[in-house]
Amino acid sequence: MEPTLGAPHKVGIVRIATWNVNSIRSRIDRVEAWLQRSDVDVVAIQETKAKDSQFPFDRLQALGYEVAHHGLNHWNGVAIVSRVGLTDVVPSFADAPGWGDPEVVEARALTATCGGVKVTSVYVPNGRQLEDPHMAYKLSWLAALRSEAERSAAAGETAAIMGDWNIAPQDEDVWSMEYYLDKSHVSEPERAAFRAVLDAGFVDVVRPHVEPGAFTYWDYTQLAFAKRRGMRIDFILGTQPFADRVLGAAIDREERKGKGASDHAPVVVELAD
DNA sequence: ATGGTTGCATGGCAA
Repeated sequence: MEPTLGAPHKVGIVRIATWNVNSIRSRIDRVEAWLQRSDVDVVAIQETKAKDSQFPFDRLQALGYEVAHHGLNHWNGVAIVSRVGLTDVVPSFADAPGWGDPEVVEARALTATCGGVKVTSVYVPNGRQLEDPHMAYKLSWLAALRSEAERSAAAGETAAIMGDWNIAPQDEDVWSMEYYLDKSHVSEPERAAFRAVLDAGFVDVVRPHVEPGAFTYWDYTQLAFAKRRGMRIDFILGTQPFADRVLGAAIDREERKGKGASDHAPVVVELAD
């Protein structure tokens, strides 16, 4: 038998992923290594924490990927990496609310078409605390995203909205509901905002393929990863035409291990050709 | 132990 690096691909997307890398510049070696061993066709990346001029396009292009990035400063920043085509790139989305004074629309969403799938990489605002103004911003941002989602689903698009949602939609998506009581990420308004995207015609395509209590994020502090104190807040939501092609999904918690890991693990979905 | 960890404007924030 000849040694192989994964099965040869047919035309179109076979493997698609989302990953909050928590700084592309500090993580580029890890990202490069992960792309090589995970054999993914498309990755939606969040929290690049870089301006376009700082993004290491060449490192990913050298691996055979096209790259689109939307980054305005050292906060937020989203990217899409694809080796099955990358067209119709659109930063942000219609009616996305801004933040600050003067109000600025942050770099939290990016859409492109890759291998026939309309991919949106999202970094949903962190609400911080329930009464913090950031929470109202988060909810209005999600309401605007829902409108986009509804339009996309109604148009019958094969589309996926994937990224760091900063919401744990079910009690099983956090290590302890007691711990998160009265904290952000699990509140009813946040969960309602997440459900509204599902009601608009999107499906959590990963849920059926991972165990209850599977997490995608573990805080850096308090030995949270070792103690398995995490949250599932990174999601791949797809329209029905996308969901119909899903064969399986996994959370790559191996990537959370060791020195230099992001605090989020990649989430990967396998698609039928 | 009011602690602990990362990353960025390397200096207080944000997560």
